[in-house]
Amino acid sequence: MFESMKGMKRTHRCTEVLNCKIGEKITVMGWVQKRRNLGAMIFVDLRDISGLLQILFDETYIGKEGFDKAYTLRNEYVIAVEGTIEKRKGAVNESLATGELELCATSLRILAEAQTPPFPIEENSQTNNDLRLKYRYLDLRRPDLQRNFIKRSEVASIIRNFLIGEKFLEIETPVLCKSTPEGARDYLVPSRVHKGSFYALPQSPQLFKQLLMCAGYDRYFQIAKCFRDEDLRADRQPEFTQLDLEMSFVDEDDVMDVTERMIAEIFKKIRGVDVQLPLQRMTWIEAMNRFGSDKPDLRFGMELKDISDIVKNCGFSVFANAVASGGSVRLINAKGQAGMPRKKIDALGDFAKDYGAKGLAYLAITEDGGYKSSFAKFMTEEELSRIVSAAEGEPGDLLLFAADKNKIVWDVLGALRVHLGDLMGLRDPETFRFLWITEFPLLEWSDEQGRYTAMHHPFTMPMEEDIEKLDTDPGAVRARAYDIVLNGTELGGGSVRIHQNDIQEKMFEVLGFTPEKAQEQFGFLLTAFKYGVPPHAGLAYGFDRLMMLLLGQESLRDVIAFPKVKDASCLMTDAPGEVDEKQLEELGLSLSGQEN
RNA sequence: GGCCUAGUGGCUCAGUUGGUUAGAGCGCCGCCCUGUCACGGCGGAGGUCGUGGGUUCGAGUCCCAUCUGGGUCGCCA
Repeated sequence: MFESMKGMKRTHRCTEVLNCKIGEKITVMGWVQKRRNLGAMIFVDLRDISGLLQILFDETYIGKEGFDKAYTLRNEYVIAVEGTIEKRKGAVNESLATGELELCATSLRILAEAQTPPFPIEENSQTNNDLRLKYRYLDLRRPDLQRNFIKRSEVASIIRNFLIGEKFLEIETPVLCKSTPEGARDYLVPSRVHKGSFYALPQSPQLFKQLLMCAGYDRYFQIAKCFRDEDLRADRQPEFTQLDLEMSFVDEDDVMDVTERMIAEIFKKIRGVDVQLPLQRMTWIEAMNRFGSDKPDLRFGMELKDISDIVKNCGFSVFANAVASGGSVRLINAKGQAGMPRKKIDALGDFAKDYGAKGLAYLAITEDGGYKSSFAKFMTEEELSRIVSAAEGEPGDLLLFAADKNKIVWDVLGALRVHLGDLMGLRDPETFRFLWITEFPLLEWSDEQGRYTAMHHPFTMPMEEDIEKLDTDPGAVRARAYDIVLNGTELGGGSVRIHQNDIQEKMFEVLGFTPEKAQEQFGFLLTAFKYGVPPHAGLAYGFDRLMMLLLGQESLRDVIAFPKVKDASCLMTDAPGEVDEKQLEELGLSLSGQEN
């Protein structure tokens, strides 16, 4: 049965009745959340995006025909109800915003019947991910998800108002772009007109926003869809949204200043959190040395200590050799964890191996001040006491050591530190600790490619005092790049861009581009820069990640309306799918059969 | 591509060293019920134990393969 809503007009959302006078005649429309049939009375909880309102169906007021219709209502039926707002005659429902009121129905229309949903439409769903994603439109009816998307829209609105107030312009850039080999894998789109040629979906609007600077639009922003054909994580989707911005005639301080004020406003308005400005800054090398990570979680200590000097000549060859071959030995102190059972320490060792460690040495300081350790027998008393003192170790502490190349030591202890932070309950979800990481290395050696690659991207300005090292020691050149980090997650990153052609050409040279190759890939940018380009700098925030952290969610799926699953497919639409021969023919494509 | 983990009525789960007819709560269907809101009472339907092999007198349980989620390493300028 489908009744027309003709002649009826919704006057209120469910929770808007709080503004109504008792006895006021109104009309609401929504979904049946729950019906409670008491025989001669039927209660229905009606749900819309605003919340719940109890409807009373009583034959005295709605008549026999209407009451019989109410009798047939089932969960998720879509109904329109006209009636009068009344104070409840029974008990007040404290857990409902509208708990003191109810709508006494005088008229009911069933706008749509509904099958029983395959899982309960309720908060804190316990239902499996795959089922919820297959029926995402039902999952999205749940109030907790609806709140997330209401907040997401609010944040987008705050961002737009803030940036427009700062004289930014919102400008859209293309989705059909040119593929560039640097960086992540591109999603490719075949061209029908140019058979054998492909567009690429943008990994970010990077080049276009730089060209907008060149064109004189001196403050740009965009809430932009970006695409990267890489494997997924809880905090990584192949299709995601960036808040992208770029500014002319500025340096890094200007970019950090304007965006951190924006972040502070968002956290104040959405969470009521006062973010202290300016945000803390830390150089990359300090972050690595103290936290083993370029995105440190500052909500807890457990900092890394370098004990290379103490152990470089010790009798434990693992430590001595690591130092001798140019690496280091560092430790973290897990306070009060000396009693950790051997099995758990072994599990930490396995965890460390995932990050490239060959093993994980440990030293537990027992309550009587003795040591329980995997390596103490190879060390002198003096070496041990210097290590403990470097670690600020006290009875009851557990020291964990990594010895290897610096990169591995950092990775292992950095990951272990966060892991222990979780196990020890040190990562308080109500605390927000921001910081900027600055002075990143410009380049990173890639064993796989046998050349340097850009750590950020090839348009990042080197620090002036390091430019001469581009020829002599490229790995030591620092970049005018900056990341903003919140509670151990990278929220965004940006840089001052190269706007001088000679530096840009040098950069391409270091990256192993021939002048011809650079011209072919980025010629339009290099040419544009010959026509008068202002100094410029910018930044991009991961908008989805920002929402995830802001709302305390554990997965991007909770803040993206129609997310992809692990293999980048969509369980609801079954995308990606095969296409028919005719489509392929038009594109000049043929499939070479199944590969393995 | 590697590793870890989960899959049992519609949903969430239990299921012992392999042993009768695989259970529970919720939901669903029917009847009853005038103040419920986790409504209540009575009755009922509903399961190829993800799939395919194998071991066994006998498999939800053991073995192999595979599919589908989730997490993670690699990867992500």
